[in-house]
Parts: sequence; structure tokens; C-alpha cells
Amino acid sequence: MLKKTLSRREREKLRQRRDMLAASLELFSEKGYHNVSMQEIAERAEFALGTLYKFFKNKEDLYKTIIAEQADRFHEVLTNAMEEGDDEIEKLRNFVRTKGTMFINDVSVVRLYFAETQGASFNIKAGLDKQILENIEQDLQQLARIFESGIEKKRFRKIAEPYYLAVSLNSLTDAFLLLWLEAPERHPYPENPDVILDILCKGLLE
Amino acid sequence: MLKKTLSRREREKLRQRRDMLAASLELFSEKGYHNVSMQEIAERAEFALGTLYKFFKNKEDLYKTIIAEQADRFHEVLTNAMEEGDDEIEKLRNFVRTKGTMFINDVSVVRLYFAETQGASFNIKAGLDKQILENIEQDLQQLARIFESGIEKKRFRKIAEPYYLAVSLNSLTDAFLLLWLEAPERHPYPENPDVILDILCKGLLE
Amino acid sequence: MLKKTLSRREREKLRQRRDMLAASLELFSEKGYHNVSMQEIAERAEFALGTLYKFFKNKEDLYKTIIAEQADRFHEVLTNAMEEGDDEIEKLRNFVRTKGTMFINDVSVVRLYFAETQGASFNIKAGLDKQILENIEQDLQQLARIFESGIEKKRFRKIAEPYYLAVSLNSLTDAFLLLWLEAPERHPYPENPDVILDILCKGLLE
Amino acid sequence: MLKKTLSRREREKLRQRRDMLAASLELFSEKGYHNVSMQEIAERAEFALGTLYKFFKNKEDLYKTIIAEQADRFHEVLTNAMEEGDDEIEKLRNFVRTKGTMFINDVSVVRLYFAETQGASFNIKAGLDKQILENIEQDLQQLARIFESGIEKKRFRKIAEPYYLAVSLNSLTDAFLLLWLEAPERHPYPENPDVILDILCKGLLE
DNA sequence: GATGAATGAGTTTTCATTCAT
DNA sequence: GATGAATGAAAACTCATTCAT
Repeated sequence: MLKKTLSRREREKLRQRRDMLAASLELFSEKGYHNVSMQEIAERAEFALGTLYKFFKNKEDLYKTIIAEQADRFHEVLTNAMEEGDDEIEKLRNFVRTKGTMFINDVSVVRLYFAETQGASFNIKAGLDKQILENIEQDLQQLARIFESGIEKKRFRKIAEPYYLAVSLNSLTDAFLLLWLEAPERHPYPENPDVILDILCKGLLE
Repeated sequence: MLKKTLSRREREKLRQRRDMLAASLELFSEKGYHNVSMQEIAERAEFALGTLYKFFKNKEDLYKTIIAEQADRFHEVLTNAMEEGDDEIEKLRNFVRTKGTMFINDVSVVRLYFAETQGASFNIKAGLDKQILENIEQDLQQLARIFESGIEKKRFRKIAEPYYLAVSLNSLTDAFLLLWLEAPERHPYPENPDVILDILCKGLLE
Repeated sequence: MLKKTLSRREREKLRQRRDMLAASLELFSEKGYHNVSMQEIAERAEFALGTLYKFFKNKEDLYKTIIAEQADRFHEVLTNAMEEGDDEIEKLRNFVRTKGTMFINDVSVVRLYFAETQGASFNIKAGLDKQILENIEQDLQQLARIFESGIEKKRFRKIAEPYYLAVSLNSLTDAFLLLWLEAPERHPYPENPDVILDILCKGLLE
Repeated sequence: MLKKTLSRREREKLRQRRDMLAASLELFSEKGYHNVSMQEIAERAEFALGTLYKFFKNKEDLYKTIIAEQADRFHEVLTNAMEEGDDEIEKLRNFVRTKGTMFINDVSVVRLYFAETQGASFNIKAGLDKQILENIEQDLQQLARIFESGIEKKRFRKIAEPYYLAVSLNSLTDAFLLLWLEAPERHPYPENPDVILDILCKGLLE
């Protein structure tokens, strides 16, 4: 879809939609799905309540749209990050670094990300969309293939199945992000991705 | 307090309380705090609505009681597990094994555990009690001391600060528990704790 | 009813009943009918909830019993007061003095008295009993007869119908009692009944 | 604020508010605060429950608004009445006449007035607003000044302190209003204010 | 097309009353 | 006969959603 083909009207609509989603994201992230009212969202976004319903058919739809859009953006950036880099280690470094950067620049999203991926999504009526779960799965698969490739090239020892290695690295980055979220000063997300990677790479035992 | 000293009345009360907490735990775990009504809980527990309020002063109190009781049980068992074992590796094995066993025997709790610890607790008005956060922190500290001791004894390489190693191992077990929760058949929680521990211990790089 | 004919059991019952009524009177007077629960009354009276219901068939019955008993006591004392005294003025003095003394000794009752007689009784489902209204009416009639007699004997000028004079004197004492209730220090109920009576007797105009 | 400056929307809002207050006044007056539900008020006013809550933040707010508005109106009218008239007697006549007229035209208000001023306000959680008590006190003070002025000019005998004379006259009008309220046919509120005033003015004793 | 007032179902909570022990 | 635990009807209040303007 070329931008040039969008009429002023259409561009305006997109801008409104973006504003609504931004306001909702903030509020949901601050207070949680059930502690935010549609009225509140409308006010924060500076639109009328009815206008909100012109864009999203109900509260759940609005919420899911946010999650879906963020997940897509997230997915795209991560996919690209994992493709860049000359060797496997470099790709893993890119994964760790990019995931950190992305989240730290967008605190609101982190909270929702954890709420959703770590099993609290049952707080909202319906679980995550198939689409989103697939995104996440794809990221893990892509990460797994990096590990697999490393193992094939004898660069990595096969200390676990590639998929589990992917899950592990993902959970390590999550853990560091949570620490940062709770106490940004005391537990900054490491600038050097090796701090996290080494936990996986170096082997604890002498 | 010896059971024998409890009157029939008192024992009956305890049983009722337990039934109520059990019903609530199930429902909160299935549907989330905000999607469960007190009426629903009363029905599931087979008590009248008013009786529920005789035992818990309001919905939040009921919820927090569940979380607190489970967190205490959890904390106690884990603390003990980490104390047993002759050397550091054995203690870590006990941690991984016990955490798995405990959760797998009580699926309802896992869901709430993740909802609460992974940042979704903001879905309920008040966050986690100080007490519970302290429990969790204590577990991590205890785990960290095991790593520290291993490093001092030159059994472990210091691939990261002990506290971060503790956080890492904890997040790895969480990740495997989540996998199991999503697809118990495909991703059983490993009976042999080394499957998880090795990810930390063996070192990926050749 | 001779006291001697009452068995110990019966005397005990009467004492319990009195205790219950006393506790209820206190509470109703402090907080108003709707802001007092039967549970609360039972606790204050140090009886079990069920026992309360053995004595009074429901909350309204309990309330009405209090009102009726106090009204009876009130009526009896006032009737006697108005009978004593050698002339009309003395009888009126006795009325004013006795009404004051009685209320001031029993603050709880005053509040209920005003709540009931001044038209707030509609706050409770049913209005005042016929019996009580009749009591009040009788008092007014008796007072009216005193005025009437005074007029016949040419001691009083007929500045209004005797009944309205009765109502007037009654309302004057009520007004002074209300003042005292609001600010006992600033507006003590006059020890000398003439302070009130004079307002009626002396005539404002020169 | 000129009516012309109100938009149709605003006028509509005012009308709705008035309708709600009118329905509430009726119901509270008929049955008392605690025997009226918000649902009932909504039905009587022919609005949805939620609409009621758009206008008044809760039941107590609704009640207090009624009381406050009526008290203000009452206060204003009485103040003016007491200012008109050439001499003291005329001012007192105006007070007695106006108070009667106002109440007789608005029976619902009388009931609430008595419920509130005669000490039953403790039936509702919060007592009367400071503002309202001040209104009442101001009226009494103004009345007292009239008596004082009359005494200074030697038109009145000082049969009691001016403030107590004010309280007395006020209580006399209240008494006649209560009589009328109970039996309008038998005890009409006197058209000629002297019927009430004479009780104070003429002096009972020969 | 935008608006936001109006709606009412659904939720939490209280408390008078009953009745098994 | 006393007890007080259990009951559930009823009340206050919220908020997602609709629809007339």
C-alpha cells in the first residue's frame, strides 16, 4: 500500500487510529485491562466514546489489536535482527541486544508482553490470537535454527535440543528484562549482550 | 496446635475455609480474577454467598489469601529442597526437581503463579503483598548463595554474578514449566533435572 | 402483677428482656434504626442473635417495643405530674419541670422521642402505633383541660383554644429540650419552669 | 445567568435534573431515606439507573442535594419575608404567614424538614451540612433581632431573651404545621398569623 | 460521520431472619 | 432453651455498548 495513494481523509483516519491505540496501550499497561474503562481511553485519546467504537468493535477488539500490532512490530524487528550477523554467535548477540533495545524504548509494551506471554492473558476473556502465538513460535523456531546451525557446524555443543536452547535464551532475556522493569537503576539491562549469552555459552562447571 | 485440640466445630470451619479457597483457586486460575464473580465462587464451593463473606471480608481479601497461602507453601517447600543435598549441584538439582513436582501436582497454582510473578498482578487493584515479594526474593537469595558457595569452592566458574545465576536458573525452570503447561504431552517437564541444569552448566561453546 | 408470683425463671427472663431493650435503645438512639444491625444489638446486650429473636419477633417489633415502653413510662409520669399541684399554674409548672427532668435523665430517649414525634417515624416502615399516638393525645387533652379550667376560673385569658394552648406549651418545652440536646452547656434546660411558662403567660406586648 | 444563554442541551439537562430531584423528594418524603432504592427513584423519574448516577454521584449526594436546595429556597424566602413590614409585629406576621404558605404548598418538603431539623437526621449517615445549620441559625438570629429591636423600642416586654423568643415563635409555627400535616381538615394552618402570634403576645395571665 | 447521553445487566456487599445442633 | 452459622434477597453502584442528534 503506497502512501501516495492515501487520500487526506484516509491519512487522517490512520492518525486517529494510531492515537487511540497509543492511549489504550498506555492505560492498559498502567492499570491492566479490567481497570481501564472505555470512557477513560476516549478521554486520554481525546476522542468521543462513539468514535472509539467506530474504529474498534468492542473493548476486547481494541485490546487484541494493540497486542497484535505490537507483536507484529516485535516479530518483524526480531526476525531481521536474527538474520543479520556473520556467524551464529553474532546472530544470537543481535537477538539479545535488539530485544532489549526494543523493550527498553517502550516500557508500556513490556508490561503487556509479560502479562500476555507469561500466562496472565486468561485475565482477558479470550486468549491470544493464533496469529500472535504463531509469531512467537516462528521467532523461537528461527532462534532454534541458529542453534541448530551452530551445532551442525560444530561451533556449539549440543547441550540440549535446539528448540529448548531457543526457549532458554528467550527466557534468559525475559528474566533480565523483568529485573530491569522492577528496578531499572539496580538491574540495568546489559549493554553488552554477552553478559546474558555467556550464561548459556560458558558452562558453569569447571 | 495439635489437631486433637480442635473441636469438631473448629475442624468443620477449617474444612469449609479450605473448600472455599479450593473453589476460588480453581476459578481464578481458569478465568482470571475479574472474570469470576463471588456468586460463581459460592456456587462452586457449594456455600451461600453470605457464608463466603463470613470467611473473607471481600473479593480481594479472598484472592490475596489464596496467593499468600500458596506462596507460603511454595516458599517453604523450596527452601527445604535447597537445603538438602550434599553439594551445590545436588542442591540445584533439588531446586529444579522440587519446583517442577510441586507445580505439576497443582496446575491451578502455576497459572496464578505466572500471572502474579510475571507482572500481570497489576490486573488486580493492589499488587503483591510485601510478604510474598520477600518470599520470592529470599528464594533467589538462597539460590544465589548456592552458586556463590560453588564459585568459592572453585566448583563453579563465575560466568555471572551469583544473583544473576539464580535469576537465570529460576527463569529456565519457569520456561520449561510454561512449555509443559501449554503442551504437557509434547513438552513434559524433564524428570531428570540435569536436562535443565546442563543448559547452565555445560557451556554451549566448544 | 405481684412480684412474688414470678418464678426465678420468669424474673430472669424479665431481666434479659430489659437488658436487650436497654442495649437497643442505646444503639438506636446513637445511630438510628437503619444503621444498627441485629447482630450489633445482640453483641451489645451480650446475648446470642437467636435469643433476641426469642424475645422479639423481628427488628421492627423490637424497635416498636422500645418506643411503646418509653412512651408508656413517659405518659404515666406526665399524667401524674399534671394531676399534682393546687392550681392550674402549678400543674403547668409540674408539666414543664417533669418533662425536662425525665428527658435530661435519659438522653437516649429524647433522640428517639424527637425522631418519632416530629415526623421522622416514616423512616421506619410503619408509623407510630395507635396506642402511642393516643397516649400523646391524652397528654395534650389533659393539658388542654388545665388551660380550660384556668380560663373558666378566669385565671387565664382565652388567647387561644385550650387545645392549641396545650400544643403550644408542649412545643415550647420541646424547643428548649432540643436546644439543650444540641448544646447542653450553652442552653441548659431551665431549672425554673417559669422561664418557659412565662413565654406563654406574660404577653409580649406592652 | 440568563436563560437565553442556555443551549437546548443545557436546558434539557436542567429539566432532567429537576425531574430527578422531584421524584426523589417525593419518595424520600413518603417513605424515608432508607426505604427508597435508587432503582425506585429511577423508575419514578422515568430514567435509567445509570442516568441517575450521571447526575448524582451516589444516593447520599442525591439526598443532600435535595435538602440543600430546599433549605436554600426556604432560607431565602424567609429572610425576605422578615425584612418586609413596617414594624416588628408586621415582620413577625410575615414570618409566620410565609413559613406556613411555603410549607403548605409543598407538603413533601415539610416532612423532610421535620425529619432533618428535629433530630432524626442521624438516620442518615452524615448529619446536616454545616451550610444548612447555618441557614437555620441565621433565620433564628434574624428573628431574634426583630424581637430585640421591639424590646429596645419598648414595643415588646422582655419576657425572655430575644434568641429564646425566636426559638419559641419558630417552635410554635412548627407545632401548628405538624398539626396541619396530621389532620389538614381539622387543624388548618391559620390564615391569620395573629392566631399564632397572639399566643406569644397576649399573655395568658389576667 | 462524530458525538456523548442514556441504558440496564451484572457485580460486590450487607444484614434480617431461620433452624440445626 | 440457647446458640450463632448459614442463608439469599435486596441494595448500591459501574461500565461496555448503543443510537438519536
